[in-house]
Amino acid sequence: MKFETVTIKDIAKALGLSTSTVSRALRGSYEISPETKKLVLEYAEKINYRPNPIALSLKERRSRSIGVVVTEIANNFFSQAINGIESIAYNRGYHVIISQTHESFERETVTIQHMASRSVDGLLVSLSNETTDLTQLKQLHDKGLPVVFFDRITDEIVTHKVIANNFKAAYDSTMHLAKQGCKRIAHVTNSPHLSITKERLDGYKKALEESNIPFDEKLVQYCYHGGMIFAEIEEAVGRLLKLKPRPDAILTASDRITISCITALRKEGIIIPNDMALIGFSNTNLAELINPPLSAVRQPAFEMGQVATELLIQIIESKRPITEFETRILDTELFIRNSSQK
Amino acid sequence: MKFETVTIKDIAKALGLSTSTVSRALRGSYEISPETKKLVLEYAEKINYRPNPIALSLKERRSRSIGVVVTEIANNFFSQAINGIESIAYNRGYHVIISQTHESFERETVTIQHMASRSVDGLLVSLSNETTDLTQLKQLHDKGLPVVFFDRITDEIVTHKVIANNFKAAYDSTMHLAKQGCKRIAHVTNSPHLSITKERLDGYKKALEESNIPFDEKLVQYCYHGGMIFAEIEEAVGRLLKLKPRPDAILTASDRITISCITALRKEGIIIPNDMALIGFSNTNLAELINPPLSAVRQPAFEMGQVATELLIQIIESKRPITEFETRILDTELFIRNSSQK
DNA sequence: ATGAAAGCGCTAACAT
DNA sequence: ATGTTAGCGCTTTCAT
Repeated sequence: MKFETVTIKDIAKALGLSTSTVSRALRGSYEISPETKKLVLEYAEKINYRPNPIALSLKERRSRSIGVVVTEIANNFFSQAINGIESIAYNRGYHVIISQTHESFERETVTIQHMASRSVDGLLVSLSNETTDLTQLKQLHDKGLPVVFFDRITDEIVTHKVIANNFKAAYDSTMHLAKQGCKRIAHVTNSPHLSITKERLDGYKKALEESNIPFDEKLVQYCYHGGMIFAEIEEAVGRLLKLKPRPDAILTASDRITISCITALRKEGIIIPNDMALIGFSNTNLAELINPPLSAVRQPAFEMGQVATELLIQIIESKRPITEFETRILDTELFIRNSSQK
Repeated sequence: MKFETVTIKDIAKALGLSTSTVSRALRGSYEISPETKKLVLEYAEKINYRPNPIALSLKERRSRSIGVVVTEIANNFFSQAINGIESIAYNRGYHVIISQTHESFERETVTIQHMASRSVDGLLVSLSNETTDLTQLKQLHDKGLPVVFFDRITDEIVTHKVIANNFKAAYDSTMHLAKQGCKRIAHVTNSPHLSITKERLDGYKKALEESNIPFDEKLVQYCYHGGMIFAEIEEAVGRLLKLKPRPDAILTASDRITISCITALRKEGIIIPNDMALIGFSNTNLAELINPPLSAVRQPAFEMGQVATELLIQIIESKRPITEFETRILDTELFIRNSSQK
């Protein structure tokens, strides 16, 4: 089964011209006579000619496509970020190729390799929960592949980065809980090597300190699979509930973690917010409909995607190597609803 | 900024061989001596050679990628379907390129054109809410571009199709509502030209008939933007609430419509399920957490994606044109929760 | 067992 | 203003 196709050659043959003349006419070159141009354009239109992007890529040594590496698209934060990425990319004439790691380092490695072998002009990366080894990305970046990190970034590669103000988000949320009178505020979060984990943990600690609440290591539960496995969250919640005194609030660090925590708490018969106040990082549009309505930190996912894409295209299209890089920090929004109201 | 790269030529030069020998050695051709093979393979490994997929595509006149056209990825049904698509595609060595229509016919046209211009080997399509004109797709299909439809299909193109059993899903849901004693069951659904709309409407009507409830045109509200615009749903709900007698139940036809309906009903102070029972087509994993827990029809999105991809790859890889096509119908699941319990 | 050459579709330097 | 040619990276006949 093959797909018939019209090439420049066909046009040239039909019109008794050379392929280069046709090519030039098609791109409106000034050295082609108006009559020839008209002839070619009309014939091309008539037979519905479309340039072959693959041949173009080979020639120009660029594909006008950018690769996006995220955990999963079935996730409010990432799907919104991808919408932001697309909104910019398509306007600038770039295709977007999405691939998912499902929080697996191995899948991340394979997919990056695949994309990098010259099929993309640049990469937009949000690291997986498992990733600690950045050798591969570092090598590709050193070889000249433009890379921009967003959300889950790394110190090991010097390039543009885009993040939410996780420190402030965690700080504000924790402060809110403290002001509600919570004394034992737990934090269920991603794996400790993720940048967002550190940023949020720091904000959380700062708020505790300012509220004169001692930091307790046991109140922080790390989830190495980022909530991809429900049992992981269930166990984390189980450990928290066994503590004496038991925590009276939880700050959860991602959509999946938030939802799983609520589910786990319900299974244990814990009432939110009475037994346990809760604020979650979540970009769901169902926060209002949940019982009780979910207090949530909403990240500017769409804007993060947009900014990251602009920065990436800037690198891709720059004539000379870029040496000055920036880390953009975008503000989050805290929506207080019933789940955190004691 | 360009990306340095290693080609077969580099290997050939370094080893004093011809490019064809290197090419053959790399692909393990039997006509190359074991020593040469070893030499080439080791050197290739050492300098981290990766074949250029673009050059390959040009040569083989195929890209080993398939295009997916959906409404949006920030949608439980579609993101799950895409996971199914990927799970098959990657195993079979295909890239997946995703693009969104956001329910716009124009965006659908542009994106299909882009993908079709030989950058994809086949298309997996779920039509937009606005689409009535299938000329473009028909032309591409006639020219030999393999296309498989899923979920939102069309009669106008003869090919493989994969759908959920929408008739049965709507029938069962409506029957359940009728058995709860509901007498005035409304249906808020997508635009009338969508295949899923017709299938669901038929199931709904059949159930009414069997329950001896007269069909009332005014109880069916069509949403031409499929819920992409909240006001559309709000107005539909408003019209329903003005009817006398007022409906006592609603069957909603998609994730967005369901969520928006619940939101609109709340704004009007309507209590679910007491004032209004509700069952929604939805693949959200938050159904349990919503207040009240949402009775939902869950579509086998992941499996639908898998089946559609298998069928597409079958067409792509078939030596001879396929003439026998099938429409696979997959069963849905109905989860009864509180929102439909009178 | 290895190499030379052509060709996939397109563009651009270099003729004319 | 138009044509000829080479080349992007790779595979594959056709020689040798």
